[in-house]
Amino acid sequence: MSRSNKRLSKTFFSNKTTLELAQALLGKVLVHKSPAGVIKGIINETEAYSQDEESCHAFGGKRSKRNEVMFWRAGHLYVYFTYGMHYCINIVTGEPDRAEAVLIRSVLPLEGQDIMLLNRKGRQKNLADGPAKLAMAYGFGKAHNGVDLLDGASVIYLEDQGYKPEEITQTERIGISKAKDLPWRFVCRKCIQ
DNA sequence: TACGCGATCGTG
DNA sequence: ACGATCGCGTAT
Repeated sequence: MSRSNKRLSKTFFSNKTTLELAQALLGKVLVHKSPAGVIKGIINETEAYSQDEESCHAFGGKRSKRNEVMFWRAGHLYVYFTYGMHYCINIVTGEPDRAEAVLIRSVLPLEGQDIMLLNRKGRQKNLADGPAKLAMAYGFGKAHNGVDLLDGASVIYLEDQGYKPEEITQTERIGISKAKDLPWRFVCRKCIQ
């Protein structure tokens, strides 16, 4: 292949704050080599979360069975279940024992749209433009909680295909009731290669 | 053991 | 604007 599809490794996460990573992840490709086939999408919406603010599942550094993975080394996948029916995914971004993560809210489908379509139960549009839609499209569930994206053998990982976000907008986070004021959401409409 | 509520989505 | 739907955290 003419493009170099670089699998992101530990160095991508080193020396970057969670806020910087939330922006740096825009344009990166989220890959799942699922049983049904390979699924790829370009990340185009993220939100940062930190144990220092109230909206975080691990506010105050409180560990629980649910949020345990948030305290792991950067590069792990934190999958949580919410509203009694939805899964959402985060990429852990903090130092070990510090809960920080980036919620992946949306991707632009790039490969495996046919599988996404099946996973989304035949919905034709808006395949992955929301955190729970994305998780469903990729076939993510509780089984994927704690997966290490930096493990070379992992079926879930990040790739740099050279896509650059065009016009990043920064806004307040969505769907939360606490710490609403923090502008920790990052969106880009397009990514250019 | 009991209760209230969500980092959402799809329909109306 | 609202209902679906249930695991988790917190309180009894």
